[in-house]
Formats: sequence, C-alpha cells, structure tokens
Amino acid sequence: MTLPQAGSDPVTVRAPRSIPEASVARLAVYLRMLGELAEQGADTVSSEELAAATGVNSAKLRKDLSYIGSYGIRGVGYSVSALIHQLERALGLNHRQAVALIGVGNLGHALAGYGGFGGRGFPVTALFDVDPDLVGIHINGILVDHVRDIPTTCRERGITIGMIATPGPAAQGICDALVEAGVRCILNFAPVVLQVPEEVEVRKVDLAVELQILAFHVARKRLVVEGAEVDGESLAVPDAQANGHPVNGTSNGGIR
Amino acid sequence: MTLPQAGSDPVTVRAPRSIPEASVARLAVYLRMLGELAEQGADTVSSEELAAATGVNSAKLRKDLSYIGSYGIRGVGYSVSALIHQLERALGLNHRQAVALIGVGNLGHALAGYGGFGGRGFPVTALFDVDPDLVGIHINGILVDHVRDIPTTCRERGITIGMIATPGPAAQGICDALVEAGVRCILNFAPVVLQVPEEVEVRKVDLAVELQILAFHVARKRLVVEGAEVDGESLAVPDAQANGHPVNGTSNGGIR
DNA sequence: GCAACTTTGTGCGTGCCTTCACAAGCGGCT
DNA sequence: AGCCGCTTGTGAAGGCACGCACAAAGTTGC
Repeated sequence: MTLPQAGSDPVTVRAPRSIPEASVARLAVYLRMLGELAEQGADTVSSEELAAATGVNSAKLRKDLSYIGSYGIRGVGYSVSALIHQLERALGLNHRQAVALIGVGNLGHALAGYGGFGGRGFPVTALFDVDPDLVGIHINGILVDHVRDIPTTCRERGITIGMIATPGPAAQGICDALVEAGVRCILNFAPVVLQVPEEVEVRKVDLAVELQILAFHVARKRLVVEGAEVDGESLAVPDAQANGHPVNGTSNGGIR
Repeated sequence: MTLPQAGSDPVTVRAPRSIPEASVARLAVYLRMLGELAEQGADTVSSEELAAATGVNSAKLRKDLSYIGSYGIRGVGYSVSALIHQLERALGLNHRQAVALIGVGNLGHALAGYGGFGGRGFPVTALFDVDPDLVGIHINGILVDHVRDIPTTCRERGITIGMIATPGPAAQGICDALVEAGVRCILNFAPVVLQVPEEVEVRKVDLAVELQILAFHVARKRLVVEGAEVDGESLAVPDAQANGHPVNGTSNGGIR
C-alpha cells in the first residue's frame, strides 16, 4: 500500500501516497513557523494557531499535514517538536543537501553571501563562474571554481541541488553540465526556460515577472479608483485575496 | 459589455473581464519571450511556437491571450510588435512604475544593483535602511535614505511598488509605513506573513522555501531510485511535469 | 466514571484551471 | 473567384484545490 510497486511499470515508477505540489510548498512554510514557535518555547500548537500565523485556512493546514501522517492529538493540537521532526523527514531535510551556485555576478554574489541557506540545511558548498576575475576568489570562505569543473566537483562533493544565477544565454549550458554531474534539482534564476530530461526537477524564480504581476494589480487598482477604463480596455482579476498568490506557473527569467 | 458597470455596486466595484491570476503570471512570461523574438527580427509568431518557447500548452497560451482581446490573425499567428504592445498595456506597463527597495543588506544590495528591473520598466528610485552605516551611501547612483522617511519620500516620488528585503522582524513595520505612504503593491522577501489592509496586494518570494521544495523532490527521486522507502514512510508527488510549477501559494520568508 | 469541551482528520460540494477538440476565419494558390 | 491548409478562439469536460462542516477521538472537570 505504501510501497512503490517496484517494477510494475517499466517506465518511471509512479510513486504512491502523493502530496500535492501546493501542499509541499506550504509544508515548508509551516516548518519555518514551527521553528520560530519552538524557539519561543511553545510545546504544542493547534491547527488554528499555526494557520493564523502562516496565513492559511486551518482546514487546509490540517489536510496538508494529513498527507504526511497523523501526528496530531485530538483535543490538544500538535507537538511542536514532533511535527518539526516529521516535516523535516517528509521534506527530505534529514539529509543535508549540498548546493552548488553557478554565476557569482550581482545576484549570485548576494545568494552566496546570504546566510539563510546554510542555516536552514542547504549549505552552499560550491561556487562557479566563467569570469577570470571571479574564478579563484573566495566568498564566505568558498572558492569560486571555473564552470568547466562543474561535473567533477559536483560529483566529488555530492551536490544534489544547483542554483543557476547566470545571464540568460549561459543558463542552458550550465544546466546541461549540472545534469551531467548528476544534479537532479535546479533552482533557476535565469530568464530562460530550461530544457531538461524528464527526471530533472526545475523551479524558476523570476523577480521581473513578480514585479510585472504587481504592476498589473497597480493598474487594476487604478481603474477601480478612477471608476472607468483608461485607454480603451479594462482589466481585472476575479478575487485576489490579501495573501494567497495562487499560481506561480512557469515563470520566466529576471536576472540579467 | 467591456465597460465596467460604473457604480452598479456601492461596495468595491467588481470589475468585469477578469483575468485569472495564473494567466497574468504567464502573460508576463510571454511578453519577455516576445521581446527576444522581436530582437531576433521575428515578425509574427504562432501560438504553437510561442508556447514551445515558453514551455506551456499552446491552447492554454491562446486562452491566456484571449483574456486581453483577439489580436491574433487566423492562419497566420500573432504580430509580435502588436502583441507586445497589447501585453504591455494589459499588464500596466505603459506607465512606468517607480519602485522603492527597503533593506539594503545582503540581498537588498544585490537587488539594488541588479539592472534587470530598470531595464524592464521598474526603475528602483528609492532605497531605505535603518543601518547608520548604510544610510547616506549611494548604490547605483541612488541615495540610501532612513526608513523614517518612507512616507514622505515615497509620496514625493510617486512610488507605486515596494520591495521589502529586510530581516523578518522588521518587515511588518516597514510594510505599515509603505501602506501609509500609499503603496498598494508589495513584493516581500522577508520570511514573515505580512498583515495588510484588503486593498494592498502582497507577493512573497522565499528562496529557502524554494530550496525545500526541491529537497522534497530530491528525497522523492531517491526513493524511486532505491525502489523502497528509507525510514518508514514514503513520499511522492502526483505528476510534477518538467517545467510547470503549479502553485506558489502563500510561501514564507527566506531572507535573514 | 461520565459528561462536556476541544481539536483533529476527512468526506463532500464548489469553483478555478487546464486540456482537448473543433468550428470559424484568414491567407495563399491555382 | 474558389478551394485548401493553417491558425486562432472557445465550448465543454476533467482534474485539482479549497473550504465547510462534522464525526471521531482525546482531555478536562466534576
């Protein structure tokens, strides 16, 4: 029942007990908040409290948690420490994930120096660039290697996640190198759609697109305020509640 | 038909012709790709081509475009320049949107120096911080002001969008100041859920959460490879196609 | 030990988003 | 001028996600 039916399907074994992608994203949020609660000395937390703190519906939160098992106590709530443990296990955080960062330009440099990754179990253990002025320097104690060393270095250090912060045109080549190095998960900041084999997971972060979405809402609000369309056509969005940002979709690049 | 029924509803006029949030995000992606195509001298583009280039289903692309009007030519495709114009209009990019950035630390500094914003119609025209060592310096030719000046400066410069790149605990206060300054759209990099009035739009970008989602997929792939669960429970995701990242949801902070 | 209260876990209805499939429309070719 | 092929735009269906509301289960008080 919970076992993958090994070999039942010659092609990619579809694993059971699936967790919706949307829930996975929220589980990570719950985990962060639980960490804060633990620091504050909280022992247990109810779904209602945790939901309020993370800005979601409490029923949705309970359903999300139910995907990873039944670790709540009826009438009481959830044990903070136990829930943290289960979430870390479910999210695969019980193994440290070494991260490689490619592209130490403007954004890349900031990402390399940003302590939030290592602090949350994602130590950046390899840096790469092509710029001769950058290759050889140290950032946060980590040597910047040349991108040609990606395959060997990544394998040596057991890198599981790659972050691409290069200019758009370079991204696909870097991506290919990472895939060759055995990296199966990539966080892409470059403004391109990466072509990858089926087994590789890509997430895209595009800051320019985020701003454009906001700009759309600015325009919409302006329309509502003025009470009429500005130059011919009107635009709107159905609801757009205060905090929920329904979909990211396949967002496109934003780092130049 | 296309006109907002002005005043039909005393409370917040629900505008017609609504565009799904998911589509808005993709429209921004199409726009970027169209810009590249225009540079390459493309005159027209079919939905199939544009869909392939942006990694979406062509029917979905056509439906997305249909929300902003019928600007395609059957049997031919879309005029690249005309479509760019219409998308810019629909996304509210015909007015320049001035952006304020609060928090010039690690990430904020990179964002301030990142040219991709101004280049795409979002000039960062105001910087703020609390750190006396930072207030007064110039980044990319822009003076860093003290956060206490947010209300006045933002109103003076007609800021419509705020980006919060402060540590988590400071974010809510900054957010309140921005709202007071009349800013109605906020891009939040801080790891907190911002409380805002109903009319304010908040989008959240959380890099740590992005990595955790990837870590989940790493763990899932490991399970599939090993063909059995590692420590008791198995985890999986229904499909997770190569490029589509369905939902962002209310993601939580990642900048410390 | 029983009753009342609290909180979890989930079945179900609703609505949005995605995808298929096709009619309508436009240009090019003869 | 008429036909053919190509592409758009959209109706309809399916799937997913959200949120309500409630039963199950555990705790507290008497």
